[in-house]
Amino acid sequence: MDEPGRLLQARGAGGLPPPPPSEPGEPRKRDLGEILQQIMAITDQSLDEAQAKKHALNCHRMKPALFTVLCEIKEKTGLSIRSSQEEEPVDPQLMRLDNMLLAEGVAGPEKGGGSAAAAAAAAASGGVSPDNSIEHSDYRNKLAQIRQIYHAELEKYEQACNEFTTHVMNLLREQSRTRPVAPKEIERMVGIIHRKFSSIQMQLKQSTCEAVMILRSRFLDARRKRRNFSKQATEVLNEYFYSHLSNPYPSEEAKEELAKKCGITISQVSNWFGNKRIRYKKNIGSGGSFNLSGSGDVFLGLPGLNGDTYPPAQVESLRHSMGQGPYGEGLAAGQLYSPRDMRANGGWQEAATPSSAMSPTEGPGSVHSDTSN
DNA sequence: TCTTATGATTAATC
DNA sequence: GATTAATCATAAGA
Repeated sequence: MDEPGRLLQARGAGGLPPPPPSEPGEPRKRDLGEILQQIMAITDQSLDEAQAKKHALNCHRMKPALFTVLCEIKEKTGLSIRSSQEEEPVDPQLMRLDNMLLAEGVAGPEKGGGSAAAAAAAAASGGVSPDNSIEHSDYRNKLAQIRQIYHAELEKYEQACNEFTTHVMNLLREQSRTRPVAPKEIERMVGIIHRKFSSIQMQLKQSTCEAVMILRSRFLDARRKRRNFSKQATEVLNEYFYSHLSNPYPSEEAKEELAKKCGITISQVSNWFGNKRIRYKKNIGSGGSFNLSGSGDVFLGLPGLNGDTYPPAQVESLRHSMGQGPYGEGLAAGQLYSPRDMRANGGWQEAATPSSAMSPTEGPGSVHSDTSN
């Protein structure tokens, strides 16, 4: 081990005699062997000694050739295997996160993302509340905050990644003076660093997605709060209900039409009719709130045109609307709803229901669609 | 604060 | 899948 070292030292650090003309064969092999020995020996020496040898080695005429050979060997062995493993497909999880962030308007260009998402959320929940613009702006603001934090963090990560990459590259370049470092190795190192940072980025994306989901669910929960329909919407629904009292089951088309008119969803229309039917029936059944305050009404107990008895509720509605409004006519001409029948069989269809009737308590334009339980 | 009205949800039924 | 009936949760009014 010492011998080659001494040989090199004998030639002098920096003061090497002109190298013998490079010949193929034995002398060259010996030369390479010597250099290798010296490199190995450096680890066993003190820093000062090593430093001196390093310099000597750096100036050795064979160094570039040796490094090239060593780089080639390195590439052919470990690196080639590793590099083939490194070509991983794009992580589907990362893709999902990216897509979600894009869809939510957190990543990508700012396109009023918050409002778009808020609008989508509103559409999904189906509610048209009077203060939804406030909720939208609230959602927008929160989303903008998330977006801001996300981008700031992302920028920080990218900056740190770049700094670290540059640092490592410089280090490797520096090291390449004393050990064989192939460009591919540097590339691989950069790749490793980028992967490490992208895994951190993935965490950032994940937590951003979570934040958006929480915000979204909160927003939707808030929207799920009961909001009374607008006066006009209730009017439209009541109008339909009382004008189809004999069969208050709107078809899909009718529901669609009503939903459009009222600015609510079809399922809200269904809900409304479900509630309306049951509550109307209940109240008719109990008679309670529909009872006329003034007894001895001329209509009370009168047989209907179809032979049914006018219920107090119907009488009340008659009082309100006979001869006026869109349904007065129908009421006057048509049959009247019989609560007795409904009580008897509990079903709407089976009950002798009129084709047209008024609200028991109020006109079709009434804001209050039904009465309390 | 209490009561009532009303939109939504849920389980059962058809 | 639509509807009923019961119930919940909350807005609105007294």
